[in-house]
Amino acid sequence: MPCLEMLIELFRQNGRKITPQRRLILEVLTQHSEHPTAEEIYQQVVITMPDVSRATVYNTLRELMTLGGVTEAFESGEGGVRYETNPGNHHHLFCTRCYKLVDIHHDFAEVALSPGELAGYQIVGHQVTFYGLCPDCQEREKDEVLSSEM
Amino acid sequence: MPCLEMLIELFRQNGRKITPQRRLILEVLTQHSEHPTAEEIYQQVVITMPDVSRATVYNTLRELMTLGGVTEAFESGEGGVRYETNPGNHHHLFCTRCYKLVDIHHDFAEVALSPGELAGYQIVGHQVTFYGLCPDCQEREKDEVLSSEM
DNA sequence: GTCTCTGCAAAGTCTTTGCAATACG
DNA sequence: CGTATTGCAAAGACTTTGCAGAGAC
Repeated sequence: MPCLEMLIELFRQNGRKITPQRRLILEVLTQHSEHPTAEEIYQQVVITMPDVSRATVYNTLRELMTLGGVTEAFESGEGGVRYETNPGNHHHLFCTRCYKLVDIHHDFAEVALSPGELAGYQIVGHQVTFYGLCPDCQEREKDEVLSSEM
Repeated sequence: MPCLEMLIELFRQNGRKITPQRRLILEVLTQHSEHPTAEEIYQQVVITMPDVSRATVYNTLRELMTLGGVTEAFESGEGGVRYETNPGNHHHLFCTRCYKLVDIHHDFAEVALSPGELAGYQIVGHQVTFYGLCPDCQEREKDEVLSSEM
């Protein structure tokens, strides 16, 4: 659903121009299955278009944010803000050790607040994040326990 | 629950020393009802102890993180990472416009994933974040609509 | 042709580090 | 007393800005 055409349309409809740089940035963003940082997007972009500057990447991401095409996801750990398209109905599995962030597609329709708890907020969505150790980090923890016991 | 004594105990038990600076930083952190940024903690700290440096605040927060006494909450918007004590059972109400973050105390015990969805993760907790407009920002939006209609 | 966008480099934020002096336990 | 911690200033990481020239529509 976060297809390239939709994002391009979004730019067009808001009077923004579609430059090759922007198109490429959007492509990288939509094809990236993880949640890239600005720097990662930049690195990906310069492979095919070496003269693109970081400023352009940052500018484009910021434009996209104000247009609602991406959101900043979870920045915890290192490396700067991570971006994600399709802020729609999906949730996260977050490794507290290596900071990997994985999408879950599951409908938590039952999650809702009572009017009293809303404190007057007008809710537009919600997201559930599960914290834990990813399989790789579970292994690493085991190894550490073993070596510390020696 | 995130009382000062617990955090101090946490430092002690890990062989850390309790300096007046640290004590003050921990006090500010536990008494702060919102989710302060490092800078906000610093500003609060220098009121009573003007010679404390930012480095000390950052160092202490980092120590606390590795000891598990605080977590980085949601950084979305501006101003840097926000910290929070009691990462326990509570959830968030997040204003997408002014980035205010409010705690909700509600037990979403029904939120769980099937083994297949876990992808091998060992879950230790979960957090639900509701997105929307806080009452103040709803007002601001209304005002904008009115003025743009003229 | 107009007006936005780009690329560069410089500036701005936020955070970390190196090191000598200090002070906790 | 020994060792962790402090404060300072400088460095580092991430992001934004200013401006002249280029390019989309």
